[in-house]
Amino acid sequence: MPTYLSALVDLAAEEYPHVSSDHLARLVGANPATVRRDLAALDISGTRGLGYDVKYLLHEISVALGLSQDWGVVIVGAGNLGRALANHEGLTQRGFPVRAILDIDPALVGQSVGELSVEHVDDLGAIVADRGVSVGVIATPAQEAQRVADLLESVGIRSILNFTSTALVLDEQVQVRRVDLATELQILSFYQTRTSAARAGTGLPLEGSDGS
Amino acid sequence: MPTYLSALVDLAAEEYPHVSSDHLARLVGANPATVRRDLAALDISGTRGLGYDVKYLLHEISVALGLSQDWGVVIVGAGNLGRALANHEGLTQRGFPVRAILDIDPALVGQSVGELSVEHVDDLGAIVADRGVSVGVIATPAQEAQRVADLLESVGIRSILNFTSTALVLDEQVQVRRVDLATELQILSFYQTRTSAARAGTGLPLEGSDGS
DNA sequence: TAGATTGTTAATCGATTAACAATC
DNA sequence: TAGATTGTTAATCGATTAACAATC
Repeated sequence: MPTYLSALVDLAAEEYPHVSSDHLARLVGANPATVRRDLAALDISGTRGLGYDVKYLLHEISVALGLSQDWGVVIVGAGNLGRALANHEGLTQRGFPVRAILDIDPALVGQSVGELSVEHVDDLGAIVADRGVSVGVIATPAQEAQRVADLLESVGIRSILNFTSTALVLDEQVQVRRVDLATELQILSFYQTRTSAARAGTGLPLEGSDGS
Repeated sequence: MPTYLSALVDLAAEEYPHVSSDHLARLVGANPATVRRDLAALDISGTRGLGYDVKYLLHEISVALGLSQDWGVVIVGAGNLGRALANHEGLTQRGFPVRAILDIDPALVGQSVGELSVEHVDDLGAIVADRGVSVGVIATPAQEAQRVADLLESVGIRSILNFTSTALVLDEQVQVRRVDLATELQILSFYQTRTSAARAGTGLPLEGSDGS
C-alpha cells in the first residue's frame, strides 16, 4: 500500500487530474483489479469511465497511511546504528521526526547526536508523554531487545521497529516490524545458492515452498 | 527458511539427537506439514517413527542457506549508515564479513571505519575481484542508488541489499532486497492508523487486502 | 449514444494444512 | 507387534485476477 504513494506524488506533480486503475497498476507493477480492490478496501471510490481523482486519492491514501500526522520516534540504543538512524534525514522528511535517542550507558548520556543529545533510558516514560512519541526503534544489542520492548510497551508505545535479531514477544496490540541485517543477507545468499546450484545442475530444487 | 536455523542451533546445543516435524514446527511457529514439505524441498529426509537427525538437519540447512561459505560484503556509501553497517559485528559473526567500504567523495576516502578505511568507488571492480566479495550493500543517497546498482551488476555482483527508497531495476539474475526505514515506519503507522480508526468506530476497514 | 472504466462476482491459482498409508 | 512419525495426496483456504454488468 505504501507503494502507491510515490506513484501518486509523481502523477500529482505532472498535474494528471485522473488516473485509471489500469494506469496506476502499471506504475506500481500490480494488477488493475487488485488496485481497485485495495482502494475499495479503503472506501475510496472512483468514477466509471473516468478513473480516480489523483488529488483525492493522494489525500485519502495519506490519511490511510497515517501520514496526515507526524509520528514522533524514540530511538533506544545510541551505538553506531542508533546514531546513524538518528541522523537519517529521510525520517523527518517522511513524517517521522526523531524526538529522542536513549541509552543505558551513563558514558554515552549527554553526547550529542546531530541536533539531539543522548538521554538516559530511565527517562523514557516522561519523554514519550511530553514529546508526542508514538514509535519506538530498538537499536540495542540483541540481548537487551526484549527488555527494551517491554519497557516501550509499558509506557504506551504501540509501534516498534526492531533492528535486532531477537523475535519479540509482546501484546498483539503492539505492532512490530523487524529489520534484521543478517537475516536479509541470509535470504540473499539462500536465493543465490539455490540458483547457482540449479545452474550447476546439482539436485537443489529451484521450486521450493517459500524462500522465507 | 532462515527461521529454522536458530531453533536448530538451540536444539543441537541441548544435544537433542532427533527432532520431529511437530516439535520443530512448534519452535518456529509453523505447521508440521509445512515443515516436512520445506525439508523435502531441500531433499532432506527424516526417519519415520523417529524424526530428523538434528546435526544432519543443521548441516543441510546451513548448506541450503549458503552459510557453509563466507559471503564477502562491500558497502557503497560511507555516510552515517554505511559506517554503522561496516561496524556491525553481527555481520562477520553470521558469515558476512565486510571487505570494503567505498565512497565517491574524495574527502571521505582514506578515513578509517573500524578496521577498514574508506576506498574510492572507482576501485570497486578490483576490490570485488581480489577480495572474494559477493554481496553489495547500497547505503548512498536514494538518487545515486540506481547508478551504484548498475555498477555493482557490471562487476559481477549478484546479491544486493538496498538501504535506499529507490526501487532498483536490474537483470533478474541479480537478487535485490530492499530495507527502507521510512517504508517500514509507514507500514507501522498504516496498521496503527487502521486499528485506532477501527476502535474509534470510523469506517476504516480492519480487513483489507494486504497491508503491504 | 459510444467509449471508458469502475465495482464486484466468479474463476483461478498457489500455498497451507489435514489426513492417512507407508514404514521405521 | 505397537507406537511414532514421515512423506505425500487430497482438501481447504485465501489471495489474485479475469470477466463483465453497471454506469459515468
